[in-house]
Amino acid sequence: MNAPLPNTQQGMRRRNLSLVMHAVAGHGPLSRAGVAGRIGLTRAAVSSLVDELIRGGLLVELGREQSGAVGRPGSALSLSCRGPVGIGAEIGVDHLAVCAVDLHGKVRARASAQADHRGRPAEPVLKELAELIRQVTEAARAEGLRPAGIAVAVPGLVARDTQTVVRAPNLGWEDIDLGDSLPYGVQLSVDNEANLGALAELWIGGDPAPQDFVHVSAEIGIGAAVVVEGRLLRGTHGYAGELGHVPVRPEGPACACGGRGCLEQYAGEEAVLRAAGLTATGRGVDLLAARAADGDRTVRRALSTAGAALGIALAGTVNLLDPQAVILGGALSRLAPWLLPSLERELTRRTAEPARPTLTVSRLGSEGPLLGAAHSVVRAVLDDPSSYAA
Amino acid sequence: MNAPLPNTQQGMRRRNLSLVMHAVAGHGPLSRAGVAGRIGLTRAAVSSLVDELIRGGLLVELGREQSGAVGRPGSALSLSCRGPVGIGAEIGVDHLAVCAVDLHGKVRARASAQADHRGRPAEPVLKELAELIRQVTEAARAEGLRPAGIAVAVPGLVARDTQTVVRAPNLGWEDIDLGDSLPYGVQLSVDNEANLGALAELWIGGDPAPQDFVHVSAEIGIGAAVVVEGRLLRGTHGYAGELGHVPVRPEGPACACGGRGCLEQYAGEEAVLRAAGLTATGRGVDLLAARAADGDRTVRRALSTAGAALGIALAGTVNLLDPQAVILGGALSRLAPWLLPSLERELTRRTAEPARPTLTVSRLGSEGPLLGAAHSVVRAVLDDPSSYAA
DNA sequence: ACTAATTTGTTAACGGCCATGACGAAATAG
DNA sequence: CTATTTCGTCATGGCCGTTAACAAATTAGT
Repeated sequence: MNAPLPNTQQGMRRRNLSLVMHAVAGHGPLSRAGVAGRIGLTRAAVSSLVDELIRGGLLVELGREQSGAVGRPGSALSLSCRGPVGIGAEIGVDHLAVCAVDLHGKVRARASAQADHRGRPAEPVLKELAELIRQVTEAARAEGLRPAGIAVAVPGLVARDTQTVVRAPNLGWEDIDLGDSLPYGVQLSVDNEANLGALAELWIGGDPAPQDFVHVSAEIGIGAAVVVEGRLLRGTHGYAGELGHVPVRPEGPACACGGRGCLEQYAGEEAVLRAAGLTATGRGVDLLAARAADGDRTVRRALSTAGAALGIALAGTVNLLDPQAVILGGALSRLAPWLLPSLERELTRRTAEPARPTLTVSRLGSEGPLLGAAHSVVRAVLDDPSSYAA
Repeated sequence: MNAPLPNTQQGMRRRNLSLVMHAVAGHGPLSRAGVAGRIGLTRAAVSSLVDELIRGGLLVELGREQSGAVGRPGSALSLSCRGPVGIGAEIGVDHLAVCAVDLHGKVRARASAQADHRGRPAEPVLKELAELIRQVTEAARAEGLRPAGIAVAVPGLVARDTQTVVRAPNLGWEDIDLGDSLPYGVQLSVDNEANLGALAELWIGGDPAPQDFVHVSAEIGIGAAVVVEGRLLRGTHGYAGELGHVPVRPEGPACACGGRGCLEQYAGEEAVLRAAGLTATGRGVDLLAARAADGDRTVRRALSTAGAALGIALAGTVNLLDPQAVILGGALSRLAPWLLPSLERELTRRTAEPARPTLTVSRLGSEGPLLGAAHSVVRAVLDDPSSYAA
């Protein structure tokens, strides 16, 4: 959660402030005594920490708890709904979206715009995004909220710990530094949309949210984000999660990556459209979902084949990682009804019973990356509250 | 490294003691000032920590450093070679082995015994192991060393954080609690041999040791241990690493697991022996290595086929995890010369260049699990030295 | 050979932070 | 209305890293 703080008393203090924030965030309104019991400190110590957090505008006191239990009731503490907000932004191939999420995880403001960004240069797109961010920031400020940071989800590869988009094939971007074009007074972070979608699943996906899962999405190619012990696995070079190029049939059709029979050759958008005998004008997913819903047999068969291929690739993944859950997110969640039967059949056949994960469809759907971006800022506040005190 | 210590002053102290130990362990003899600079504390604080560790018999002062640099020379600190030792033990299908490793990582005593344990009941085997442990413990004590714990590597599944072997198919054991039969006065831990082999690779495998890698071994089936950011990925149920049942050809031969075309059907010992036209009397690996070294074409072809299948399965793994390295360990390291060419060909073809891991053969070979077991105890000492002070 | 400069390790005063224990406050149980 | 329980606060104390000063031990320069 927050390892790299120095092992000094100040570092300890900061970690403890973070523990209090996480306790209150994760377990509803809580009294000082409740927090103390949960994080293993004394009431006196927690009182001091809470005072500091209240002064910093991060916690608020709601008033007496009425629990009905014997003894003096505690004073309920809650995250401030007037404190910092995380600004999340998403650059999609056909839209822009921005939202503001408060410490409770509630969306407090949002704005979006439709436009086809395929092949458009980055500059005007980023100018438009900056305008949306300005609007949302204004709206948030009008409600007494303080933007604590901006996180941007992009459909492409982002160099680790930078603000640079190395390559976004669907946008046609290469080496674009978003820090140059979005120069705000707050922290700016940039990450891949599939990663942020998976993190959204981790943070706000379910109840209880799984801590070890594989999140499959298909926006650009087929990506799988792997979360282990509540941490996103990014890979040495940041390329982890390339499920699309896992071999399904070693002698299958040649793939652009140089291999043969990669998953993308069976379950990629292009391959599925071809198998369905369709050519997409706009978003292929929309077309496939519409036709499948209409009962088109060829389309349904194509989706079933894709689901089987996904199941084979995921069977390998599950055997290797033994995750708690497999979650279909992003565009796949819309096609889930027709993918799932064959997917589940293959997955079940090829995995041993005790290690079989639950197979679910994301509740967040296409909202995942945007919410994940905003929440990543909120998490940063919870992880180191002293840096974000008023 | 050591997260679960409480965030109190005592917890901070313990973490700092651990930081000092790790600094000295990882970066040779070091002065107090050197340690201070490395871990970010002041010289005064480090002095106090070092005093405590010296009093506890964990560190020793070697005398003046002669670096040639200007200024007063520091006093070189080193891990004690008379302090605690980790006792590692290994239960193999055809042997038992025990060793003692000191804080420097040096093997200070060892003992082993050959015997076929297939289908033999657990009790006599454990009795014999206990005798070997007694011998090694004696020998260590004779050198002024204190056993700090015993770790046992077993060829089977071990329930998380217990001393119970759930299932060891090659031994024919089920639900054996080693704590019942090895009742020593020190901490006893039990883990799977493939896991410990991978951890050995992490701790003493290379220079620098990779922090993100996949370690493939083939003692029981084909297992892959995944290490991410220096931590072993065990999986939700402890079943992670079942590389043997990753699908290679979805319509391939049926596998005992219920799937088809699993890697084991191509690269498992049984499958390779069959393809080579051999029947093993003793250890199949020995036979294969001998024949291949003799130049037997059929055997070499069988190994080449197995290597290709391994390459396909590993290509999926690499695409998913983007590890820094892939390491062939255990029995595979002996067959590496004949597996590698085809393995590397498939792996290279099916992975993108920037994410391509280095492919290496374990230096530790079949010693990995035993050394890993002993080192796991040593690591425990480094991670929380105050618990092991004299 | 002698001085200046540099670095090490120790010491004492200081300050931050959590634990301890006592206390008043606010509820329930009888 | 009293006893009991729990909550939040306060004063005290102890632990621990920091700061700053100092003696010790070496090299660099003249």
